[in-house]
Amino acid sequence: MTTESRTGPGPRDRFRAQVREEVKAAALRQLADGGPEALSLNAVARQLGMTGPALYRYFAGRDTLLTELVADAYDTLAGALAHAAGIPAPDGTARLTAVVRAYRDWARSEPHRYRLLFRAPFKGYDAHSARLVEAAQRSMNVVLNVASALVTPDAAVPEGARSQVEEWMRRRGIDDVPPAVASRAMMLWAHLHGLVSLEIEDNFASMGIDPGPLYEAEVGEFTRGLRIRTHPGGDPHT
Amino acid sequence: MTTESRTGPGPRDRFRAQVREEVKAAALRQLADGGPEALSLNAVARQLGMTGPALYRYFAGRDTLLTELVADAYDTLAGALAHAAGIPAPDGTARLTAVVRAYRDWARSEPHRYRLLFRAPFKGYDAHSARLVEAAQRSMNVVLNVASALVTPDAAVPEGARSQVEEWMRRRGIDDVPPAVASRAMMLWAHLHGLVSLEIEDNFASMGIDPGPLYEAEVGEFTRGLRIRTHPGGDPHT
DNA sequence: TGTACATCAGTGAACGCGCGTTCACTGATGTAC
DNA sequence: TGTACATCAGTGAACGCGCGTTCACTGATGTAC
Repeated sequence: MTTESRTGPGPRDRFRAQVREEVKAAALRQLADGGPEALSLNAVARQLGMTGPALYRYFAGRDTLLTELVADAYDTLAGALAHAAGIPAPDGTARLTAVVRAYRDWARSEPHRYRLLFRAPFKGYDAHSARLVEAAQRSMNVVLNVASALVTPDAAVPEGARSQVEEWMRRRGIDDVPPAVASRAMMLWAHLHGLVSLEIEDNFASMGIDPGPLYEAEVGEFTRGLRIRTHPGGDPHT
Repeated sequence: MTTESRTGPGPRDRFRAQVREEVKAAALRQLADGGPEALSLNAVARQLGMTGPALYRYFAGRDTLLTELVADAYDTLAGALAHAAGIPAPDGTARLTAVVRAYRDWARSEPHRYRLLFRAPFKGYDAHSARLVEAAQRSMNVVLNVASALVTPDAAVPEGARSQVEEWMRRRGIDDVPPAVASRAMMLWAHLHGLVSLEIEDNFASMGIDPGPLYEAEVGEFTRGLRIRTHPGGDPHT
C-alpha cells in the first residue's frame, strides 16, 4: 500500500532472493548425502552459519521448503528434457532417444531430487496441488511432443486405454496429439520411471547389469508398437 | 551347552516367536498409516501395551526389525507370485498375465510393504546383503520361469544386453533360461515396477487414468518382442 | 549531505516433544530333582 | 506332587540427542525528507 510505485526489486529484495537460493542449495546438499528424509532446518541453518529460527524469515516452515524443492526439481527436469528435445537431430527416433537419455542422465546426476519427485516427502504432503501438477505436466509435454512427431496415428493402443487417454487429454486441452501416441508415451514414461528407479537404487548394479542398453531398447519398443500395423513384420529402423 | 537334547521348542520359545510376530505386525500397521519412515520402537511397544525397552528382548534394535520386515515382504511377494504361477492356465501367456496381475495386486494391497522393497528404509541400510538378495531373487525366478515357458529362444535381445545377461545368469547358476528371455523378463520386471510405483503413489489416479489396461499391455509387448522374428507381422494373440 | 525513522535479518532462550538405547531391577514362569 | 533354582519377559528411570517452532530482542541497513 505505501510503497506501490517502484521501479523494481530493491537491494533488500535481491538479498532475500539470494539467501533463499542458498538455503535451498544447502537443503539439497543435505538431501543428497543424508537419507531421503534427512532434511533438518536446524542443520541447514548451521551449514549456512545461521541459527535455526533465522530460516523462518525465508520459509514458512520445513514443509514449505520441501514443497519448493519438489517444484524446483520438476522445473529442472522439464528444462533438461526440453533442452534435449531442442537439439537438432536427423529424425524423430533420434530426437526421442535424446530425450530418453536426458531423462536418465538427469535422474542419475541428481538421484536425491528424482526421489523427491516420486515419493511423498512428508506426511500429508499434497503431490497434486495445482503448482506441482502443472510443473509435472511440463515434463510429460516434452515427451508427448517429441513422440507425436514420429507417429502413424492409427497405431495400436492398449485395449481399454484409448478412451481414458482421450478423456485425459481433453481435460488438459491437448488436441494435437493422437491418443495412440499419448497412451504409448505414458507407457514409455512409466517404463523409464521403472528403469530409473531401479538404477538409482542400485538394483541393476547389484546384479552386475548395465541398464544403458535397456533404455535404448525402450525407444525401439515405442516405435515398434506404433508402426506395427503400417509396416507389418518389417524392422522400423535401418 | 546345558540343554542340548531337546524334542523341540519349549513353551517359552513358542511364546517368543509369537510376540515377535505381533511386534512385526504392529510395526507394519504403523508403516501402513504413518509415512514410510514412521516406524518408532516406542510407538510399536505402546501399541502392544508394553514399554519401549521390552522390545529389545525380541530385536537387537530398530534397524534389525526393519530389515526383517523387508525380508518378510520379499518372501510374501515371491509367495504371491509363485501361487499365481501355479494356478492352471490355458497357455503360457495366460499364466504370465496371472503373474503380472499378482504382482500388481500384491503391491496395491500392501503398498507400504512394496515401498519397503524398493527404497532404502534407513541410512546405511544394506539392500544387497545375502539374505535380502536371495529373497529378492525368488520373485525374479518366478517371472523367469513363467516367461521361459512361452519362448522362441532366438528372439530379439536388446543390443548389448545379451552378454551381460548371460554373465548374470552364469553367476547365479541359471542355465535353462535363454538369455533372450532373461533379458526381456528383466525389462518386463522394470516396466511393472514403473507402473506399480506410479500407481501406488497415485500418479495415475491424479490423471484420471486406470492403469489396469497398461499392465495387460505389458504382457502383449513381452510376447510380441519374443515372437517377432518367428511370426513376422502376425498378431501373436488370437 | 545529513538526520530521523521504519524495516527487517538474525540471535538466543525457551517450549514441548519423541526418539533409540542402557541399565539395574522385580516378578512371573518353566525346569530339574 | 512339592520344593529350589534358573531363566527371562517386562518395567521404570535415566542418558543424550535433535527436532520444529514461538517469542521478545538487538542491531544493522535502506529510505524519506
